[in-house]
Amino acid sequence: MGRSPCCEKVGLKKGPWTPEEDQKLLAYIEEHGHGSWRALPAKAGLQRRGKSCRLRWTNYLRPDIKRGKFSLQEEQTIIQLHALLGNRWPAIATHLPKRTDNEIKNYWNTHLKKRLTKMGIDPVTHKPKTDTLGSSSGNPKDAANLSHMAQWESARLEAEARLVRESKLIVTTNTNANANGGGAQLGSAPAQPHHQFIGKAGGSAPPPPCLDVLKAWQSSWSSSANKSNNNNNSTTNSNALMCMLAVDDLESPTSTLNFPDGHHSAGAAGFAAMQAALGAFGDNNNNNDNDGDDEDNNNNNTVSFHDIHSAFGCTDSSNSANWFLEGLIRNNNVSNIMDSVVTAAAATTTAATTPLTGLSNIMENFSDVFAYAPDDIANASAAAVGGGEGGGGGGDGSCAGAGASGMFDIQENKSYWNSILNLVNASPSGSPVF
DNA sequence: AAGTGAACCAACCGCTATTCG
DNA sequence: CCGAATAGCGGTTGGTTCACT
Repeated sequence: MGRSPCCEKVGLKKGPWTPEEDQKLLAYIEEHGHGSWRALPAKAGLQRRGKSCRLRWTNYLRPDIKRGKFSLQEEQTIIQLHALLGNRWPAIATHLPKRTDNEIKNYWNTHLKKRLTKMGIDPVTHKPKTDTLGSSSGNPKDAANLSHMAQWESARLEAEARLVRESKLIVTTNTNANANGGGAQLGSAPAQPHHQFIGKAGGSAPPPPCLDVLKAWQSSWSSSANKSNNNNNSTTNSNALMCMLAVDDLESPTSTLNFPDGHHSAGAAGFAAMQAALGAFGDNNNNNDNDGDDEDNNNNNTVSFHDIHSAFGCTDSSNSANWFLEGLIRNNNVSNIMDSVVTAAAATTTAATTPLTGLSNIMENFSDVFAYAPDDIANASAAAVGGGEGGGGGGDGSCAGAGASGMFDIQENKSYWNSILNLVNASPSGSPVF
């Protein structure tokens, strides 16, 4: 049995919208909200399909849409994110405030793709077609690195998009626009262009929606889609870990969050540890680590040291970031912290107006943990997204950020990105390249 | 001024995922 | 649990505008 005849095509208009139709749609939504798109056209007096109305609204009429020429910065962001994410326009759009996925997609197809092609860069792989540029000269390590970068950034963006949605649901007003790294992403037009989800309650600034963070994670990793993902490689685990990192400042070109107490990028380790304690990584494969040590011999559904270890790009067991992570897991301190986290989350579920009341204490606890080797972690994170300068200096530099032995070779990745961006920057719109 | 092709972009199509009764 | 309804997504189309001859 097919669907009911919901969309009689006879008598329904197609093609460009007229100003009168736009006005009708706008007026109806402003007064009633869109509710059911299916029922909307009749109620609004439009001879359109509901789907057409929805697209017109989401891609054109919505008040929080910026139209007009893309800036150079926006172009660079699109190119970078496309290299990481491919044609995942909604994910890319989360980093371009007020731009719709459709608009970005069109801009890519009609402008940026052609530019890259003319520059001799394959717009699909983002690599020089002649394999002569910079460090990406067919080195398999580049492909591996880029693949991992994509996994990390992909998961991070997905989580970020979820968090934005969650925040929209919970918080409806916020007159205290954050001045201290707090503040949620509010409504459909966040005042802050990028995420600022984590922080400790303090001062007069409103607390950020850490409960939202936790809820988003729980939602993500308990979803059927993730449970059913039985691929026998480390992708699942790496992505899961990256979602824990999603709220952290990865020093990516589009992310600007620092932990307010000064332990920059500390969230990465903190939330990896959180996830470790929760045992929710869904590590359903047995072959993550066959090197004979005890890193991943659990063969169950818990995250292993090896999982975190690998995701941070740390293979040198002597470096401090590794030591730090291993210590977290093996000393069981995190479990206690996580008990508090879960309890606090449950306790604040019904207290949407003060979501961080319980969690602020947890963040205090984490800040102690974060005191360890934050710069190594920052460096590893920076390497993971191939941008930024890798933390704020300091640290012992023995993790991936220093390019010593990590899965991510930061120098080569930076070379790769710089080569693309320099070409773009050096080619103004009117030049032959474009 | 007219013709032609390129460029642009809003809108549509078809499919998948998710929600809901 | 099932199936319909809905939402979301990526690819594509086609009408309009622009640039060139």
